Amino acid sequence: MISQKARYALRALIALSRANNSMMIAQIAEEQQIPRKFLEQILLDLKHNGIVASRRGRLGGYGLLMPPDQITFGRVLRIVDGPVAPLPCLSRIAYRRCTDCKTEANCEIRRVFARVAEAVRDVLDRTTIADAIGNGWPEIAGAEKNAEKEKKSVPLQA
Amino acid sequence: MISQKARYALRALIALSRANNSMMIAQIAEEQQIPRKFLEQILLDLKHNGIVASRRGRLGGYGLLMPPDQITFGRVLRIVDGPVAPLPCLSRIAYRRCTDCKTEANCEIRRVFARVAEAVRDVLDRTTIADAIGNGWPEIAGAEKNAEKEKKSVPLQA
DNA sequence: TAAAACACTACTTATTAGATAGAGTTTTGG
DNA sequence: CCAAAACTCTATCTAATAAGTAGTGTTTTA
Repeated sequence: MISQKARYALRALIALSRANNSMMIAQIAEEQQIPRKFLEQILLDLKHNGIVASRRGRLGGYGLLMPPDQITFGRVLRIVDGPVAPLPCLSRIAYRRCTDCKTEANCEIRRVFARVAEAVRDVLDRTTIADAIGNGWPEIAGAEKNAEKEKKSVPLQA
Repeated sequence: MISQKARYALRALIALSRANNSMMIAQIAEEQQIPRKFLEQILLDLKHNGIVASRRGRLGGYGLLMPPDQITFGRVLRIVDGPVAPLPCLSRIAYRRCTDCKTEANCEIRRVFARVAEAVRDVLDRTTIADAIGNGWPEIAGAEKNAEKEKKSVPLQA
């Protein structure tokens, strides 16, 4: 099971992608029904990991640091939940040998779960936020809408 | 990540399959380096779920209730760890609606993880203990060895 | 009939999930 | 220039879960 936190993170990123503009924490929190202070931490974490950028002060807010079709589910999950692998000894970002199994190469359990891990990565590392919402970025059809919003948009800071 | 408990369960079942005979808890615990009292609980749980059978008293022990090629990883994991699905709303054994998402049918996150769930089940529900150890049961080649052991073997109780 | 083995239930302890709280730092409208 | 608005950071809290321990009860058989 993925954590609630990871789901919040994904929902926030989807919201930001749809908005096609920066949004304030409070705005995302209300729209997505996410506890505001919890969302703050999540966004901060995503910022520290180069997914989003922010701006402080009165016209502050968060925005994507890259187009939605470059943000994979796998990357977000690894930031928020840690390893995606079903066993520590199969993790790429946090490999840890299993203390008990003698020789990793012929561990029956590892062999089976290696196939699970591969299947999971096959989906998570190939599916982006853009795939999830069903379009790329920037929205080509929304050119006029974008132009209108650009007046109000302010540069964000990584 | 799957739990340590699930790994112990799988290892115990692999040991029982290899032994091709009933084993005492203490025997499995020592061989597999599993805390004995913890293993007791696990085996009891597997017994309550029809995977293994036991016999009490002096010549007691545990044995498989079905051939290893009929015990899938998925079944064991669901008994020991609960749902295999990445989201409650994708679980077959413990479905729970996500409180927050309005309409399940067009939840972007659910759509993506449905593909993950399918991929995971594809491996876990098709892979058996026999697959993991690389042979079926009973061992056709071990006919004489089996006959020898049959003298000592005692019927187990489901 | 007592020792050996499983059966059951309750407890413990450490970690994690899911928040909440609050003080600090930037930014900007007036 | 300053106060309100918004992000930043760190600490704390509570409930649940993971992983294991403990102890008493029940069954079997040498």
